[in-house]
Amino acid sequence: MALEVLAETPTLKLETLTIRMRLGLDATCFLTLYNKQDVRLIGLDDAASRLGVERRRIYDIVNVLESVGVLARRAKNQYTWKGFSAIPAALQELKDEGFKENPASCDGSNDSSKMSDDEDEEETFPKLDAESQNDKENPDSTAAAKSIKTENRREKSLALLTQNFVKLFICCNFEIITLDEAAKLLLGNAHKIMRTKVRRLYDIANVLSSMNLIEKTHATNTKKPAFRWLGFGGKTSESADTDQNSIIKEPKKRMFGGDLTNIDLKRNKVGLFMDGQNSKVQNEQENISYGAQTGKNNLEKGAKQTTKSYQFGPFAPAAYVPKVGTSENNTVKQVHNWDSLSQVHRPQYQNQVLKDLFSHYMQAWKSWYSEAAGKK
DNA sequence: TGTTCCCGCCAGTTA
DNA sequence: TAACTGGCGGGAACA
Repeated sequence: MALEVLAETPTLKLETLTIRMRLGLDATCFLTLYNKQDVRLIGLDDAASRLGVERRRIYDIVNVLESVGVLARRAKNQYTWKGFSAIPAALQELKDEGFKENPASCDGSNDSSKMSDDEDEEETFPKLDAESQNDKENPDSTAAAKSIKTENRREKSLALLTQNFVKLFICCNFEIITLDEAAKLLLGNAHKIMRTKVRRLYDIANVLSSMNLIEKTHATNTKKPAFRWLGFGGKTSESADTDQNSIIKEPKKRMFGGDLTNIDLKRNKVGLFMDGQNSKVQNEQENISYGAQTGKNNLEKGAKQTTKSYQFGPFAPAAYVPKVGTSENNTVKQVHNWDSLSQVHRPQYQNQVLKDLFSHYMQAWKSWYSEAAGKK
């Protein structure tokens, strides 16, 4: 399970647990929650309430997961969990489908920049936005128009966009692609469509990232943000995990301090963090911040924290890293300090999965720390 | 100024 | 007809 995976990686910094992209985090939590042997059916309401997220966001996640075979729609409001083991078959299916649609395939194995600015470039897959074309057909027929509208809607769906995005990697051998390149290839160059679809591609990429199917990187030439295909059981540059569970990845962070999931800062509805207690310990630790500072008055401040003020999780600052040669007594004391620190700074997640993640992580870190200190 | 993506409106679909 | 579904784009946060 993902919790154990996290527990086995105590060197993971706390910020990776607390600062990240919301949708990616939601997807991670979703996968963590349901990636269990006894899970067969998933209710959307259940998922939304257990994750403490809006139903709307669950739709985004399940659409992407369904596209790569992890879920299958069973009925209204209900999905069947197929699990990560279904991914290879789904990818193979997409690959076959891709080659069937476009037998000539395409070659993205080279530098993706070669097509980045070419306005006349033909799209690799048929444009998803068929509206303009379809609108010209049978304008008088209501039934036809309705069916065309339905078809348009389907064609614009997040699920189909996900599949075509994945096809760019598995059929076209793109190793790295920027989202605007992907949008151009999939949707053509119309500016308005591009803008909208790139937003959707961000959503998709966040979910795929959280599954470790892709990872965020930079285009080699332009240094623009891009995504690299890792594939099923793919390895990030940082991780060598082979366990299937490791496919649940900590999404990369969006770098602003206060935007924690389920935590009410500006936009969110749920209230949060700490109540200003234990000010003594806090004063000692005032240079350690992850998201919010103590007290109601500081909430806004916390919300406005920048990546500059957001420096460390509670694990990093040198002042609190034990010096080599520290006595065992001190070590125990340190662990206790960490313990109290973790209590003081413990984020007040509404989301049960996050609470569990945090607890497991803290537990793992403490035992790792004791063990490591004991060896010295 | 560009990038990233949260958020929720609202139209289409389904039961 | 109510509830579900999800496309879409405004705009905030950040680089």
